[in-house]
Amino acid sequence: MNEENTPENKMKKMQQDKNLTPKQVDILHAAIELFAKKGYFNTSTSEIAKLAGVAEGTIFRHYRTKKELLKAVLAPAIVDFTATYFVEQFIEEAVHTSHKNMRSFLDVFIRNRFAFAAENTPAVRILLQELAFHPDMQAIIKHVFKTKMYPQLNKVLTYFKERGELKDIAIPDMIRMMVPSILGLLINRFILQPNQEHDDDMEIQQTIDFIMHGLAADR
Amino acid sequence: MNEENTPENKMKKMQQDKNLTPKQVDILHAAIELFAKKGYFNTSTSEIAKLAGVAEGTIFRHYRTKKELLKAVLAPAIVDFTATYFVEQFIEEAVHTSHKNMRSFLDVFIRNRFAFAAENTPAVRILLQELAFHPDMQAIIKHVFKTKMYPQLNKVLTYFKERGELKDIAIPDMIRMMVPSILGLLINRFILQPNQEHDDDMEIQQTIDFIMHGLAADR
Amino acid sequence: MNEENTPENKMKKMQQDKNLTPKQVDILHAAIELFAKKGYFNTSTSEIAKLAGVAEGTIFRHYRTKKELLKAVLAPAIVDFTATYFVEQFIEEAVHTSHKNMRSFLDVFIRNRFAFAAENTPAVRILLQELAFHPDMQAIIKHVFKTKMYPQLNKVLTYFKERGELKDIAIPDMIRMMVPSILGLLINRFILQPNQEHDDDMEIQQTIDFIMHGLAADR
Amino acid sequence: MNEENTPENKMKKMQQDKNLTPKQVDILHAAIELFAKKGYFNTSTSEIAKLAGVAEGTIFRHYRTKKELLKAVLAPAIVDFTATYFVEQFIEEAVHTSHKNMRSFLDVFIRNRFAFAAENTPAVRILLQELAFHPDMQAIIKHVFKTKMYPQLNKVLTYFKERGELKDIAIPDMIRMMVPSILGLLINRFILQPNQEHDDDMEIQQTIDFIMHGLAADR
DNA sequence: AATGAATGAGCTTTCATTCAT
DNA sequence: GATGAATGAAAGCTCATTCAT
Repeated sequence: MNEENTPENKMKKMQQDKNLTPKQVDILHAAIELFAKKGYFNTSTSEIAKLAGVAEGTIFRHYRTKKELLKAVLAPAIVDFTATYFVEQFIEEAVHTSHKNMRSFLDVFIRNRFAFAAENTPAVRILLQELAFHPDMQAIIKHVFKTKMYPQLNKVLTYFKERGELKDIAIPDMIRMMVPSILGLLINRFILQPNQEHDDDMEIQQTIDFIMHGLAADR
Repeated sequence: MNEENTPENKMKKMQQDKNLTPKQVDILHAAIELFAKKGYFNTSTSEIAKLAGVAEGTIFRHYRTKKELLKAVLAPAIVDFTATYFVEQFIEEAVHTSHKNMRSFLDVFIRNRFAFAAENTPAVRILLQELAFHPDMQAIIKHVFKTKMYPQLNKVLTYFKERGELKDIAIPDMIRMMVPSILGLLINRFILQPNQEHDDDMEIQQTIDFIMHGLAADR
Repeated sequence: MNEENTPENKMKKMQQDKNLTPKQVDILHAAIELFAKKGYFNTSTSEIAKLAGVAEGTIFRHYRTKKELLKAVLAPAIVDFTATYFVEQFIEEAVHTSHKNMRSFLDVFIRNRFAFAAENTPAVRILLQELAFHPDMQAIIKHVFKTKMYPQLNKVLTYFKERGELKDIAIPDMIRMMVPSILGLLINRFILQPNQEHDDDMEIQQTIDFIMHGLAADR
Repeated sequence: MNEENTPENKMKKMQQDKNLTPKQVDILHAAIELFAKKGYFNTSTSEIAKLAGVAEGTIFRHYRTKKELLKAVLAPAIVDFTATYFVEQFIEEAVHTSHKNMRSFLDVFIRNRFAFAAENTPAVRILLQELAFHPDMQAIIKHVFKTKMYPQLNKVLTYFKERGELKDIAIPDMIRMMVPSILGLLINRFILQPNQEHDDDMEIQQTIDFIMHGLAADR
């Protein structure tokens, strides 16, 4: 009862649940599948139990509430989707390598997020769908974004801006432009039109071009 | 049972509910407010009835199911947000006016959608939140987009592309880039950070600039 | 949300629930019967519904929780068993009537409580059984006792003590002696041995004698 | 299945659980504490296990059901509270000692029960609370009272009645008066107002006086 | 048209008990 | 003997929907 209830602590709680029993893994798999397909509120715990092949009580032995199960499902997605540990490394390299530039950063960054979305499509789908209804999870994601991803993006964008590669726009405004473009790519590719054929390399290149130069023809 | 169940017909159904009684208006207002605040699944019909000041039974006299009430709430938003009747007019003017250009189109278009989002924020919020869980409404919105908005955008973009103002990219790809940028502006402005102060003119100009020229500095 | 949560207010809430629908009466009857026979925790809401001949949901339409149903069942017992409005009148009469004495008071008082217990045996049984487990109801009963019954007993006992009919013992101590004797009579008669034959008049007289003179033989 | 299910046999069962292992002692202690604080139905076996520092399964190794655990907890209280072995000895002494009288008996008797209640408050509390809901335990306690305590009280009261110290009232009626007075003292002291300061000697004397002479002033 | 009491299926959650290790 | 994961029946409660008034 004495623990602080900060987003920081909530995150720790989320992560420490390793050492999963086999049944727990089954439950998580079933929950991900059903939450992604039908949404959190449309999925009953009894359905999850049935699909996981466990008794309903077993779910509640591991996750005290249905909501906690949702958090367990989303925790990795939240952490991994917003917190990118590779950027640190990238910027260091960039400083010491003459041909590293903004394009090259975007290429690495987008392909990395693309790969993550490809591997975690169901979790990402749940995250996008449910975020609106769970203020506590909104708080967590905002926190993680602000403390993990924003500082890194800030460092990179500042670096390239100082080198004259980017317009003289405030960093937050730059991020406000970039993020929807990248998310738009991922959402279209994995959520809205997952079954349509995609030329992924082309779409990624297009997105990078768009972020760098927009749609206008060179005069 | 004889009616075809095409998106076309569904749309007609949605719209024909005009001639609303005062109680119906109260119900719709209450539903919009609560769906937007708490989400469809977290809102009970009894809450709606209480806020609307009617008996619970009255809701079901006008809308046979809760879902139908949702559709009644969203129908105008779907129609008006995706179907823009002004474009036709714009393109005609553009053809006969020498100084109409892509920037000018984007300015009119974005400001028009911006005004709509400002006036219909709750409905737009509901639309974004619930779309994921109601496949039939997804079908409707896809249909409306394809038949109403896409052809108009296509016409405009083709026009400016032929005039050499736009890069030589396929129209669908262009739309795939533009839409997230515009939606990003609106979502950030009205959904994610509605209470923060915004310099709307500046943000709109920035968005137009971004769509036209991206983030890269002029060399 | 704004109402104070004093025992006083809780009592008001309890009482104002008049104008009961027929189903509500059925529910209360069924609840009294089952709570008295098997105890609150051993009685399920579905059992109550079945015995009352209503759907389970109907119970919760009238009483938001099972606990509130318990309170509705006990409210009258609490109010009427502890708060005796006749005492006021008795003391007034006593002052103006030379032959009113302590015995006469006890006779009226005990017979009155006896009649109440006879008419409300199930509720009294529930009250005695459940009091231990519901601190909020303990608070209510303590409050009612202190504000309603104690002042009246105090007045009466002080009156007779001053007239030299009672020993020179502190009033609270007197009450501590009297109450178990009277409760003992009632509990034995209606709870412990309800089916055995009882000579009620004799037992009441014996109890009065005991309270007045104890068990010792006149020397 | 061949054993008779008499109260007699049940008592034997209750008592034979001696030679307790350390874990068993821990379980009993935990159960007493929790049953007393929250009641039998509000205490889960997992809580008991946690407080006792054992696994949940361990409880059921020693006590086949939760109810049996309750019986194991209450058995000593039932036996020791109702069966008083000292009376036998008292009456023998009394017969041969001229100054032993009813007051002196009450003094020894009440102080003895008082000491027991002081040392076993939690068990006594559980006994009072749960008795109502477990008919089989009621049967046991009635049996023990009738076979152990009643005969002894009967012997003592008859003795003093024959010596002219007590009124000419039937022994059962005498017991019906005395018991609530003594229980009232103990319940008030240890259950209802355990934290308030008490002048125990004074209260015991008052109770003895009350049982002997009641509340009326000497003429 | 409007009401709101009544419904009952379905929900999340609890918990005494079992059993493989 | 001891463990604790697993069970599944049953609990309290919610809520969209119906229908007599």
